[in-house]
Amino acid sequence: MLIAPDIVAVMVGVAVEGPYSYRVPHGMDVRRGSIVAVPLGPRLVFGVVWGEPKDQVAHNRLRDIAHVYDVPPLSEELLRTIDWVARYTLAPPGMVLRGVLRSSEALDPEKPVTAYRRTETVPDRMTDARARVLELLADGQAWPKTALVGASGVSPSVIEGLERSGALERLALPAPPVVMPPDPEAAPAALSPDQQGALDTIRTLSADAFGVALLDGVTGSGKTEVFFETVADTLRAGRQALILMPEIALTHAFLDRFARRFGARPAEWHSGMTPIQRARTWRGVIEGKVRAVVGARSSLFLPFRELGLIVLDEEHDGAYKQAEGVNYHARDMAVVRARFAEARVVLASATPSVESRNNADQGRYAYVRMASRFAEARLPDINALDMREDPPEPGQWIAPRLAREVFATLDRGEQALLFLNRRGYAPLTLCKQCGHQYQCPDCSTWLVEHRFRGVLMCHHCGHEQKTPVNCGACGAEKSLVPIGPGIERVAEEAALRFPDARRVILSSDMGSNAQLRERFVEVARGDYDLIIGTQLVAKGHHFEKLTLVGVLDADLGLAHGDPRAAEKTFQILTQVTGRAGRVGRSGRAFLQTYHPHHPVMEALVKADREAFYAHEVAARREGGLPPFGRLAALVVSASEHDVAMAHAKRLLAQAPAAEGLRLFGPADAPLAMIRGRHRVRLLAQSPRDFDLSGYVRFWLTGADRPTGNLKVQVDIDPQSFF
DNA sequence: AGCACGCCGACT
DNA sequence: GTCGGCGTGCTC
Repeated sequence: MLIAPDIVAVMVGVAVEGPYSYRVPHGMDVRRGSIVAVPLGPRLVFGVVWGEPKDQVAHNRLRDIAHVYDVPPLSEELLRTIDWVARYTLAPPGMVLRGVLRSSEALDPEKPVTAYRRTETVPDRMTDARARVLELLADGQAWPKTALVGASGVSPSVIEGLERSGALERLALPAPPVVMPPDPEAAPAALSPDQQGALDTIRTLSADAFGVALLDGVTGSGKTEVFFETVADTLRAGRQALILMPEIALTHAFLDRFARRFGARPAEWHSGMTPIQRARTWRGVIEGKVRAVVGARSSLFLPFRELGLIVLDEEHDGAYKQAEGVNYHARDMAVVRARFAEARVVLASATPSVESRNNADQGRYAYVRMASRFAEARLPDINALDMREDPPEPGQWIAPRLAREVFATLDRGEQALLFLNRRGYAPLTLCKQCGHQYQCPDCSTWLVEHRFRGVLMCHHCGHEQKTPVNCGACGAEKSLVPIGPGIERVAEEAALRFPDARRVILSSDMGSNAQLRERFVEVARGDYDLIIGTQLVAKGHHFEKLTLVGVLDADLGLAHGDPRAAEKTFQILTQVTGRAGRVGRSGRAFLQTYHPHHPVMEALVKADREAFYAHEVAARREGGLPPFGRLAALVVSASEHDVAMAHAKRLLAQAPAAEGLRLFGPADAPLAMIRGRHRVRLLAQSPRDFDLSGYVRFWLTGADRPTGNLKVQVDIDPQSFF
């Protein structure tokens, strides 16, 4: 007689090598993908049935699955994605699984909503409060308790009193859906010929097969309408759609836009959600009730059951790379998941990554280039200001030429933006008596002065101390001087030089998200003349009156030996200079730089993006850097520098030889110490067609295991070299 | 990841 | 004398 296997492999949400075997008790029904609770050591952990056990486990060690959760099993496509991501990033599969099953509340059935309805019974006693409640319920409809309390203004005890008297009956209503289903026909946009052409190209990708399109268009070219129509196609085909955005770009304005197009808000997924919202959304997604999600990076691991489309807006954005725990890049993993799900991917950006551009150029991705919709909106006129020829006064940061441009702009009644991608007042505090530099006690970084808050703080570990009055090293009085500018210092200079302008600082540490949102609304309304901002202002906000952008330190970001430094600088400068002159008004931008002939600056000044790509592609090809080669970083850390270095050297000596593989290091990581741990880095570089993850796994399996407080972290495809 | 077990320092 | 620090090993 054929019986169901009574032993199955279960992937537990724990950092172990692979699935463990568990017995399936009689009468329990599980299959691949079922979400279960299993005993592990002294506790109960969640897990997912992975399939048939691969190895034999002694019967006396086997334990029973404790419980099967009443949710649909994870899709085959997601299980394969988890396996793939684990293999690729060298993370334990259980840790990748944790990214899928993040809220345990989601696994328990949702609590019904308590509601009340009028009965025939008349209450023995009548009060004003009781009368108000009964009046609301006069139509015989059932009201959820919270709604009833809110509408009547009575306390819950009044309602409970009515229930006891028999005038109201209590009902349990099923919880309402998280969001109403989006309607693909609600309000289709009238597309311009350019947009229609873009949509047509995307539609050449079969809707029920894997395919990637790169949607390359400047801000204002109408990319959003195009991918909304692709979302509509997906919904019509009965599949679920995911729109990924960098957390910072996930704004109310975007969600409202979605709601206008589809007649309902999308489900959201980001760090600001409460555990209950999270659980409800997760459940809605796995049950197939939620048809469209707009979310940050981690929403890639939501348990869709019929995923048909992944859109990545701002696909070039560095925020898509997860740097802690499982090191994955959401763009690359989105393509992987879409391949397993036989879904489409739309990558959208005004400044595509070199990786995606190359994939498009090679014909691996469909490529759509969109120009501006607004004939009159021209690209800003960008100029480089050579800081060697026209430097600011000592102690100032705004070059004379830029200051004149700001005056002229303000005189015309237009808005100007001064951009510096550095928070705080000054990046370094120095004692001019003894030369002491304020450093983080736990990191090899300078403490950044935040004058607004009166502290010196480390931007890497969060350490902070009150800004001292006297030097902490020699005790000299009033000897501390700030060195270099941060955004607060630029604001101070602007206050002195443009006292009549209505000024505003936009920086992530100048207030809560709600306050910042309010500031953005005020700027858009024209309440301010001069905006002084960090990175924050570069991201997709429309300021109609803004016609001048001054970048105070265009070279910031080019300095360190990061393989993507040029690309990232080009992207941020393109974005921020693109803020100038959106509709009708021609804008101007000035880049303060010490390297006016750097390829990044020249490409921006000549508005020749293709020249930049060509230069960057050539340089990457030459250096065997991504996407023409692969990189993996091994960061060895320990509380003693020598211990970390010695282990890194040992690892290097134990690295197997391989054709085409090159190893670099060990060298101190650019941030040689973070949170009290010294960090030494090894770098492996290989050709594109080399299994670098497999190589590193093999290497570490055969090498000395780290002992004591030594730690080895692997980062496949490192984005930055910190 | 957790959790227990086990071996060395300071102190209710 | 113990309490507790973390380093090590194990979990079907």
